[in-house]
Amino acid sequence: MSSPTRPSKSDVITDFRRTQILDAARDSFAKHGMAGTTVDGIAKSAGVAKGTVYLYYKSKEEILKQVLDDDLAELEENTVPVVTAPGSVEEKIHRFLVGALTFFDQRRDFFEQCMFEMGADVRKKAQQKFEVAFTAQVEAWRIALAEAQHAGLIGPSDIGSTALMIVGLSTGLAKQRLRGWAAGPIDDVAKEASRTLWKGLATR
Amino acid sequence: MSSPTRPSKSDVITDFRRTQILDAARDSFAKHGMAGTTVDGIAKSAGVAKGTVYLYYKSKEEILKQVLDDDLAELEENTVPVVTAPGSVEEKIHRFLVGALTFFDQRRDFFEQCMFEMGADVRKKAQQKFEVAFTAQVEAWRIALAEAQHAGLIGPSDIGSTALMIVGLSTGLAKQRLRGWAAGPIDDVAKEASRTLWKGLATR
Amino acid sequence: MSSPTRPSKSDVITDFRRTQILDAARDSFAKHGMAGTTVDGIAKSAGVAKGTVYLYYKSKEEILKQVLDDDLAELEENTVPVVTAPGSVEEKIHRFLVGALTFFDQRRDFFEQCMFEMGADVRKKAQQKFEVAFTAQVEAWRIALAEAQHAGLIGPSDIGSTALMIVGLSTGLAKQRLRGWAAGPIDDVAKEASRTLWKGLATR
Amino acid sequence: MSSPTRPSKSDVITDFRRTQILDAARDSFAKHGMAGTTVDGIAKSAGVAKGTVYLYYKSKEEILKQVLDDDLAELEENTVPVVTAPGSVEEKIHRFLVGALTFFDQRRDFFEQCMFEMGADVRKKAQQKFEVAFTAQVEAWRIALAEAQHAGLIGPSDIGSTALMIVGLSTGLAKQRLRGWAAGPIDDVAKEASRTLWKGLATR
DNA sequence: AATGAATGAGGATTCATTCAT
DNA sequence: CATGAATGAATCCTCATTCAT
Repeated sequence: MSSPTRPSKSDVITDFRRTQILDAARDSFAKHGMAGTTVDGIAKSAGVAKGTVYLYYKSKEEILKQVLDDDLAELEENTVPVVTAPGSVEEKIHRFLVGALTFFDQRRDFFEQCMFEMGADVRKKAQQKFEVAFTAQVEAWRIALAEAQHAGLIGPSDIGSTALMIVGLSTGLAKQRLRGWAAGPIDDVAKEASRTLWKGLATR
Repeated sequence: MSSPTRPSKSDVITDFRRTQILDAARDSFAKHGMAGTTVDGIAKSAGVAKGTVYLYYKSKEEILKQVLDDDLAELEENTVPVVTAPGSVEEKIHRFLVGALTFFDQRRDFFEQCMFEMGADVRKKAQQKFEVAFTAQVEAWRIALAEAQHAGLIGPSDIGSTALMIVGLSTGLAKQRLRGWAAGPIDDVAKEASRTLWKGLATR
Repeated sequence: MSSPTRPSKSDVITDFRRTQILDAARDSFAKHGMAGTTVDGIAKSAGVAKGTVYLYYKSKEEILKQVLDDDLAELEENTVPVVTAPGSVEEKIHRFLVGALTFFDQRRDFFEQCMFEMGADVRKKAQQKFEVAFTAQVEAWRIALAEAQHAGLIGPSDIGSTALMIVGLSTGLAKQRLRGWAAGPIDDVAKEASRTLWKGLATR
Repeated sequence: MSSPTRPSKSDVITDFRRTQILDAARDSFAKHGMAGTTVDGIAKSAGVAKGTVYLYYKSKEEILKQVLDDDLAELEENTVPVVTAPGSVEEKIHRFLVGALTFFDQRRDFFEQCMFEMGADVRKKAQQKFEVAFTAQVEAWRIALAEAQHAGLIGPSDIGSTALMIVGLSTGLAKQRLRGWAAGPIDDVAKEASRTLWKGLATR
C-alpha cells in the first residue's frame, strides 16, 4: 500500500548510502585535501567497498561537487534570510555576520583544505555555485540597503559597493577564523563590526 | 676589473634559470593547480629539460614553497608600510586596501587556484608564512589605531577587533575580485570602504 | 561442508598470485639481476598488470626479500638435517656436500646474479638470514664432530675450526659450480672431498 | 733529453688521475654497491668534476671492470706463486690459504658488495677474468700435487678434484670472513686447515 | 685538459575506475 | 546490490652521459 510520497525501501537505502559516503568524504577532504583523499579511504571510512562508492557517485570529483553543493546551500540558508527578515540594518549586519561565521566555523576543516583543490573543470562549476550564494547575499543586501536609504536611515553611499563591502567583510573575518588567526566568541566579533559599520553608514 | 660584489656569470645563470622556472611554475599552478601541474609541464614552459628543474629545485613542492614565499613577501611590502607611514586613518585605510587589492589582482590566477593545494606538511609551513604576513598587518593596524585613539581621533572601539576587521575586509574584498564576482577600479572600492569605515570609527 | 581448515577461494587466489609473481621475479632476478629487473618485466612474465604486483608485494625489494627467504629456508632444509641424522662422519660430510651443491646447482642463476644486489638495508637483513642458515650448519657440525671426537673417532683437531672448514668447503665448491668453473657429477666431488677430509680428521 | 722509457708529464698526470678515480670508485663500490654508486659521487670523492671522469673512463661499467682487473691481478700474485715456490705440500696449502684470505680480508668491503652487481655484459667479462685467476690457481695446484704424487708423498687421490677442493676451500673460508661470520687470525685458520688437508692427502 | 650545466630515458609507485563474481 | 581484485595511465624523480665553454 505504498503511496508515491512514501519512500520505498530502496530509496531509504540509497539515501543512507549516499549520506554515509558523503560524510566520510567530507571528513577526508577536510583532513587530507582533495589530492590527499583516496576513494579507497572514503570507502573504508564509510564502511563500504570501493566499488560501492561508484554505485552511488560517478567519480571522486562528483563526490566533491556534492559536498560543495550541500554546504553552499546551507551557507545560503544561514545568511540570506536574515538579511531579508525585518529588523534594523545594524541588526541585519549582526545576524548576517553571525550566520556566516557560524557556518564557516562549523565547516572549518573542510573549507580550510578543500575549497580550492578541485580539478579545473569541477572548479569552474564549484565556483559558479559559490557565485550563486555570493550573488544571493549581495542581492539581499542591495535590497535591504536600498530600502533603508529610501527610508532615510542611511546616508548617500553607493549601495552596490556597500553590499559588497558587508559580504566581503563576512568572508574575510571567516577566513581569519578558519586559519586560526583570530578566535573569540562569534557574537563579540559580529557586534563590534556591525556597530562600526552601522555608524559608518547611518545618516547621522 | 670585477669587484667582489659583481655577480659571477654562473650566479647570473642560476638566477636566470630559477626565475625562468619559477615564472613557468607560477603560471602553471595558476592555470592547473598544484595537483594539475606536472614537473614536465613546468620544464616545457620554462624551455628546459625536466632534469634541469631538479638542478634548481629539489621537488615540486619546493617550487610551490618558493612561489609562495616570494609572493607573501611582496604582499607584506605592499600593505604594511602604508599603515605605518604618516597620514590620517582614512588615508591609511584607503592605501592599505589599494595595496592589498592591487597585489591580489596581479596574482589573481595564482591565488585563485593554488593557495591551498599543497600537501599536508607544506601547507602547514605555507600557512605559517601567511600568518606572518597577516600578523604583521594586524600589528601595524593596532599601533596606528592606538595612536589615533590616543590622539582622540577615533572613538572607544576595541582596537584589536577593529584591526582584525580592517584586515579581514581587505581579504574579503580581494577574494571577491579574485573570483571575478566584483570588478571596477580598485581605487573606487577602496575609497568607498575607507570612507565608510572612517565614519564608523571617527570620534564624531 | 567446508571445514575451517579448508582454505577459502580468495586464499587460494592469493597464494596463486604470490607464487606466480615470485616465480617470475626469481627468474628475472636470475637473468638480469636486481638492478636489471623491472617491476613491469616481472608483471609481464607473471601475466598480470604492474599494479597487481603491488597488490601482493609492497615493493620490488620486498619481492627480492621473499625470494631469498624461501630459498634460504630450502638451503637449510637440504643441509642441516643430514648432519644431524645418524651415520659416520664421512657419510655426513658426503651427504652435506651433496645437499649444498645440489641446492646451489638448482638455484644457480639466481645466486649467480642476485645474492648481493639488494639495497643497503635489505642487504643487511638478507645477510642476517644467510647467517642464520650458516650458523645452523656450523652448529650442527660442531655437535656431530664433538660426538665423534668423544667417541674417539676423530683426532684432537679444533672442533670449531673444523666445522667452519667443512661449511666453507661446501660454499667454495658450490661457487665453483655456480660460476661454471667446475662441473661433473655432484656425487663424485662430494665423495672425493669427504674421503680426504675424513682421512684428515680420523684418529688414524 | 727525454727517452722513450721516461714517462712524459702528461702520462704522469693521466696515471695520477686514473688512480685517483679508481681509488674513489673502489671505495664507493665497497660502501654503496654498483647500483648505489653514482658517477657524481666518484667524481666528488676523487676531487674532480664529473666530466673529467669521462675523460679517463668511457663509462661507469668500465671503471668497475678496471677495479676488478686490478684486484684480480693482485689476487693471482698473492696466491699462485706460493704454490709454485718450493716447499712441502702442507706448507704450500698454508701459504696459499694465507695469501687468499689476506687478499679478501683487505678487499673485504669491495667484494662484499660489488662482486656480483654488474650488468649482464660486464658480468660476463668480469667472470672470465675471475676464471683466469681461478684457473691459474687450480693449474698451479695440479702441477704441485702431481709432483708430490710422483714423489710418493701423497696418496692416490684424484689430482683434479683435490686441486679444486683446495681452491674451493680458500674461497669458502674467505667468504665466511667477508661476511663477518668467522674471524680470528688468518694464520690459525690456515694452519688448522692445512694440517687436516695434508693429513687427508698424505700417503700415510 | 677540465668543468659542470643540461639532458632525457628509464623506472618505481599510486590510485581512479572497471567488472566478474 | 555489493564486493574487491585487477588494471594501467599518469607522474615524480634519478642519474649516466654529453658538450659548450
